[in-house]
Formats: sequence, structure tokens, C-alpha cells
Amino acid sequence: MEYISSSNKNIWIGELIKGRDSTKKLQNLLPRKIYNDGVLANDLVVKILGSFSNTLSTLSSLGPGELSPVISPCCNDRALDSDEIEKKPKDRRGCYKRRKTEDSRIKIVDTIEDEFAWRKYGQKEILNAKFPRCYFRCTHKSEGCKALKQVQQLEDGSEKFHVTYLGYHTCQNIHKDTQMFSDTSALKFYLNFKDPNINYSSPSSHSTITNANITHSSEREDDSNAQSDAHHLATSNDDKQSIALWKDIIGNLESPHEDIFKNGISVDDFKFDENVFLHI
DNA sequence: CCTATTTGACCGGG
DNA sequence: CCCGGTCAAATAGG
Repeated sequence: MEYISSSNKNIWIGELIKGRDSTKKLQNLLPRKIYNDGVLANDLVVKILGSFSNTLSTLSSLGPGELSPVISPCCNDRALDSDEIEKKPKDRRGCYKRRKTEDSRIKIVDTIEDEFAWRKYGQKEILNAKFPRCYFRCTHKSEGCKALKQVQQLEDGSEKFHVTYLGYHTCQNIHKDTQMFSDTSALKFYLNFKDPNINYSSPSSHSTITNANITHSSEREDDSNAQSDAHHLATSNDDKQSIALWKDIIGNLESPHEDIFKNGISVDDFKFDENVFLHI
């Protein structure tokens, strides 16, 4: 297996960013509601974006020499001596990489419900915040889907929630069909939020949000996720421009920079998340 | 049995 | 070392 060098890595990242940005432009060019064999064109674009984003975030977090199969130290079943008590907590050092904060979409909504199925994996008290922050990951993580979601209730008494989406869904069957909560109180009970009537000392809640798109949507949940409303921006469908973008994207994938693959890495070494180009 | 949630421990960036 | 993000054992519930 080939090792990654820092120069190679930058080339890879550059190519991926070009592909991702072209895909975003293409998404804005796509007319709404293009179906082919029941597949919505924008859904495909979203999946492509997801693959770009996930690959970029994975690649960005890798250091030199980490391209080959990543084996975390904690996952090595080092031989446990018999005198090593089983209750000893595991050494989890190096177990997880923190994800870059890029590609986050922030929304202010009045329900944490959206069309995706999420599984809660954590909750934290945040310093100087009245309400805890809840952490969710996609239910289909086992399929390799890296989408995450963070939820925190606003402190302005508006009963709204600050939701941050991180990463994109790459899973199949991403749309869930049922509503989990019928009303806000059940939802708040579920989230285990503190009683908003109690006075907690909370300094000026500054809202400096960087590196993210902010969307205020007070109406319904149907645009609570960037993946479903991104094509709102679609205005023109300039076919020539569209074709050029496709060529740009596919070209990036099929004939990558010579330097990338000259060291014995072949395209066969890559396994794409989905066969997104089959229908195109 | 299985899957989902809870919750304190753990990790790592700043 | 602090704080926020994640892990994973214990627990809940179908």
C-alpha cells in the first residue's frame, strides 16, 4: 500500500476541492425536480457533495504516512496479561480524529425534527449556556454515513433551537417517515433541558458565527436541512455551463493529476461510496 | 434478543 | 489545563 506524502496530499485535496466546488456550482444550475428513473437529480448531486466532503475531511485529518489502512492504537488487541484486571479502562488514545469545523450549516428552527433519522450519542453542559448541547449522528452510521447534527435550545425564550449540521449524508434510505415528538414539551423532556424559569447567570450571549451558512427558518421543517433546500438557488439552466461543470467534475475523477498516481497507485485502489455516475 | 439512550470518562485542540 | 466533542458501558425498552 502506498503512503501519502504531504505534497501528494495537497494535490489530492486540491483536486477534491475543485470537484466539490464544481459540484456546488452545478447544483445551483440544476433546475428543480429533475427525475430519471425515479432518481432526483439534486439527490445525486447531494451524494456527490457528501462523498467529496467526507473524503476531504478524512484526508485533511490524516498525517503523512497515514493513508494505508488506519489502525488506531486502541484497537490493537494487545495481549492482556492475566494480572491485567478486565475492569481497567481501555486506552483510547488516538481513537478518534476531530472533524474540521468546515462544511457546517447552522439553522435556527423551532423543532429539532427533520427528514433524517438521528441517533443521540452525547449531551454536554456548555459553559455559560442555559441549555445543554445534544449530539446526534446519522442512524445509518454503519453504512459509512458521517453526517452529524448538534442541537441546542436558544436562550432568548423563543423556544427555538440552534441546529448545526456537520458533514453530508451518504447513506441510502436517508428519509425517515415518522414524527418522533408530537409537541415541544415532550421534545424538551426528551432533550433533558434545564428549567428555563430558573435564573442562571449567563453573560452576554454573543453570537459570532463563522465559517458557516446561517439560515433562519421559522416556518416548517421542510427546509431544515441544506441538502434538501440547496436547489432553491437554482435560477438558470444554462446547459452549456452545466455540461462544462460535469466535464470538470468527472474529469477530476477519471483523469486525475499525473503526479497523484505515478507512484503505483491505481484507480482500482479507490472505492467510491456509491455508483453515482451510473444514471448520468 | 436487539437497538436506542443515558451519562461519566476520555481525548485533544487551543 | 479547560472545555467541548466523542466513546462506550450500563441501562432502558421493544
